[in-house]
Amino acid sequence: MATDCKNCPLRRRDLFVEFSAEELAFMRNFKAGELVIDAGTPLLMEGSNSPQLFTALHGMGLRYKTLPNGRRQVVNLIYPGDFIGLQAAVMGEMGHSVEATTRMTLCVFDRSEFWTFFKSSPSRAFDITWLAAIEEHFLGSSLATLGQRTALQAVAWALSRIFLRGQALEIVRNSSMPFPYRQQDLADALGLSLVHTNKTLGKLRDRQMASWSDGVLQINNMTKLCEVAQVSDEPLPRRPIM
Amino acid sequence: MATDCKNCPLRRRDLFVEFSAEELAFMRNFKAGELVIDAGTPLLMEGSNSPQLFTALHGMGLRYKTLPNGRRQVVNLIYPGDFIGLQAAVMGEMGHSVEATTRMTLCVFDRSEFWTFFKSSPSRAFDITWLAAIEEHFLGSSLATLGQRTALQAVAWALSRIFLRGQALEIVRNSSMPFPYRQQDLADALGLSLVHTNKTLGKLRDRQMASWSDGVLQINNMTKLCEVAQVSDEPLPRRPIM
DNA sequence: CGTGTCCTTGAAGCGCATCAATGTTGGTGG
DNA sequence: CCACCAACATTGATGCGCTTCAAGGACACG
Repeated sequence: MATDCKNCPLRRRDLFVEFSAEELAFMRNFKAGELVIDAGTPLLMEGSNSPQLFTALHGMGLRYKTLPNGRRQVVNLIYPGDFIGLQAAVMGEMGHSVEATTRMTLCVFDRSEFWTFFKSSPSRAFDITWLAAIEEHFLGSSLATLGQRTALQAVAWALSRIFLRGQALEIVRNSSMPFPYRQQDLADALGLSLVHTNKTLGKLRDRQMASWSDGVLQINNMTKLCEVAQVSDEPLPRRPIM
Repeated sequence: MATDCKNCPLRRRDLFVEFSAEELAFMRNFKAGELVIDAGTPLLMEGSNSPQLFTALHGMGLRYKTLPNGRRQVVNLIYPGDFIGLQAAVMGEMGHSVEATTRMTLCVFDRSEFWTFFKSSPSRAFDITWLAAIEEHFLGSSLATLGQRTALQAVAWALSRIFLRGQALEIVRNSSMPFPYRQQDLADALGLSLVHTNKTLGKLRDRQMASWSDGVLQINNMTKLCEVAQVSDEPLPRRPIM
């Protein structure tokens, strides 16, 4: 039933570096199965010590933290190809929760074998570190957004980052891509209120830069959007798949 | 002149896990030299492709990003024992700049040998990944602070995190520790204005929780501080030294 | 046809930024 | 030794960007 790594639909996308034959064999052996979860299902909980690791194959989700007072911070979005559970794998405890936004299918790995990555496949171990470094880079940029950008700049920044990822994943058609989140999710990611996020999205729509409704994000003027966001629009670096 | 890893002053501190004899030998071989830089000196620049990696031995510094409009986001602080340059090592480019706040002495490694970590010492490779995961965890918490905490909560959060690190580093005496930064640095870390940061520090001082002046941070009531910050006060996990 | 979820819009108020000025300290050169 | 200046901390006043409160509309679902 499960997809053979050899036929993994992700491998063909622009965003990802291709597997070597060696790596393919290694991962095939490492893969424990596949999991399908419905929209809204929690996958990992903050503080949990999951015995499993995942990589997203289809669907989208999000990572978030909850404060004692109930406020939620969305840490980032999960797209196909993302590796899930690194913190549990190395530290034994997740620093955030993970939840499916759409129905998702996930590739499942056994955490107990994680160490064999490092022992028997240095190149795969390096790839994991590479992913961790990219994530660190992204979180640093997010910090700069929450700390230093205005609401308009922040929303423009977020939409442009999302669209870049969409392009790399080749899910953009006619400058539109599926984007199945709620405005509340974006608000919680940017530290803004829902109301203000809504009004800010309206501004970007009025200015003919980007419009997002009914789960579809359309970018009309990427150049202007990135200009407002004070960010470059160069494509994302290729990343390994785990 | 350079400190022998065997006598590394960091190894004795609570915060760090001790080297195995093997690791000691390995790191000794890997270490290329020592570097001393004055306060205010830039060490790495955002976007640069540094041929060298470092770990801080003495002194403190900070990592920051600069936006095109000139605003600065401090990503985090650098304490003794911190590894510097991971992003350059794996991605070939730093996502932030690094600068010394006090005079610093750094352990220098050669980036070109980084790959041998993964090939010949799986446990050291794992440690690097562990550090990356901890960093990711911390940045997630920072994000939650900027996004979801008020100025008072944010400053309380920052001071409590700093003090926890100070305790683990064993530089706390009489509930005070050296903290040689400017208020502007803290403001830029929390996305607040200098003025408001100053006033907020005043509130915490008035409420007998924490006071910071003349480069010394004193915590009078850690429990209350953490309560305001909505964060736990449990000690930090031990971390490896690179 | 009621109920729940999400998006939208208006109105009021506060937390914070910004502006401005003064104080303090340490360094530097005449 | 003092005049001067630069860097940083402090404090008051003003105003705006945002949050919060509130209400209504659109759509899906049982």
